[in-house]
Amino acid sequence: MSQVRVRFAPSPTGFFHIGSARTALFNWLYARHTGGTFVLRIEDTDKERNREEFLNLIYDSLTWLGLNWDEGPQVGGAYGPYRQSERADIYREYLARLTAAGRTYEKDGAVWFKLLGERYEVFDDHRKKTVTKVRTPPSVIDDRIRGRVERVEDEDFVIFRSDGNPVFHFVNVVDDIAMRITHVIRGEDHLSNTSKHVELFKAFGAPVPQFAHIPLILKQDGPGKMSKRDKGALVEEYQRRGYLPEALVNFLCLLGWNPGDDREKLPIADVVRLFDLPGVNQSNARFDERKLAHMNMVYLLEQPADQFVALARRYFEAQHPAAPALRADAAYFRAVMLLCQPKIKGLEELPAYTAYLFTEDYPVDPKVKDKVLAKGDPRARLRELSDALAGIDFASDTAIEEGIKALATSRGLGFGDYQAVARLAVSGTNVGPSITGMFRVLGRDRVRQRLDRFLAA
RNA sequence: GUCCCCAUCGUCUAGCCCGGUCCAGGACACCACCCUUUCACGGUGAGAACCGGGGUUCGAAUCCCCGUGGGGACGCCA
Repeated sequence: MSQVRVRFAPSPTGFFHIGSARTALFNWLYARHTGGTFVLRIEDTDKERNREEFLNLIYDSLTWLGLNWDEGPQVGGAYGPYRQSERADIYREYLARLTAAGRTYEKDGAVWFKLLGERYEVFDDHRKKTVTKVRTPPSVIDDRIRGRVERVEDEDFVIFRSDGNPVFHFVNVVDDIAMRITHVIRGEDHLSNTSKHVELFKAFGAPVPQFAHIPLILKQDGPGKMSKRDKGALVEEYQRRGYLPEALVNFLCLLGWNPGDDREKLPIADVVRLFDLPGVNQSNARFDERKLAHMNMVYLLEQPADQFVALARRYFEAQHPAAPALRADAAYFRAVMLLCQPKIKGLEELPAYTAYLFTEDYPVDPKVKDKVLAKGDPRARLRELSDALAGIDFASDTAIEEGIKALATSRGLGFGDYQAVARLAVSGTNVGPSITGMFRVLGRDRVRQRLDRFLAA
């Protein structure tokens, strides 16, 4: 087989969303699986709607996801330029070829592509007007995911607008020819465009690439496919919320594809090895943010310590630059983050989860307070604990645990009888990491100060 | 309206191509219990699906047809 060349061809007219990310991912996977080339091409022929910031967002998002391109903007390549706005000469040249072959005509100032066949008029119910149709044989699409699909393309269509700019169908096909694209992997919403494209390939006398139409991602709730405006649809949202790109990519891989067994969390190298077009599902998939969140937690849990601390710091710096955590001593920051790593489901929980570890001015949850103080004689226990702490070894969690247990036993109580009230006093809440770890990190003096201050209040 | 695609637990899916091993497996979510120092994690368990109808066949989740449902397209957007 000749070298595989695939392309991802986004248009910078809006935020980069999950559906685009998955299309890019599947193209990238196929290129990597086959040892082929992944081309990034920017389809910016609609001058009205293109915005430079969206272009940068495409680069940033792809890079963040780890989907590096072999040819395209920023990296170059033998078939550039890779922005359609810079390829006007090429389009004019291809148009001349079509015109020379008698396959175009002008109408209303636009250039139309002429289908071959007998013409007839018919009233179109949907568009409420009479249109000219052409009797043509069906275009056959040999889709690598869907099998053989036939579709009749029976109307001429515009390839150059009256403003002189080419339209999507034309530039898409011309660039696929010019860039030697062998496999067109794109969303199923393009399946009905494919007959237009096939007719154009044939009119150019160019080989028709293999098509692979991947299923669509449906919005989480309500009907229809996911669009940029839907909840959880934007890639940058997950980036902002501190999701790990590996987790998002892993999750996206599983939307419409699977390794053929029960594995869900799998390294991208394994996916690259196993991925193939016939293995892609044919039915649309609904996006489930909760499963994505779970996948993210799994990845977060197994981050090596150094890595996790670095991720946490970067998250704070990007999203909470004013957080007291960032002003803390680096070793202390590290100790706190590692204490909380096994407890959180996502980095975005970190600021709230660790807040009281970075300030003495933390709020006390009144509901928790009422609940905890209602049991036994909590104040007496805090007093006892504070006193006992003076003589307890703070070197390790187990040492602290032994100390508190010894105290509890001497009073005929359990560890829990001290834990709840101590947690309330030290953190202001009833949620958090292990109390012994919390004590160890805070240190004897700060813990005792907090206990005493709580008692005084 | 026309054309195209699709159809297994609430969700993502395995099984379907090469019919029997499936009273349908896994994961997320949910519920219960266990673990436990709170909250999580984890463990165990429960409930939960082959869209309907016709065929073909000794036998169909698996093959065929028709319905129905879902999705997409029908722009001088991409």
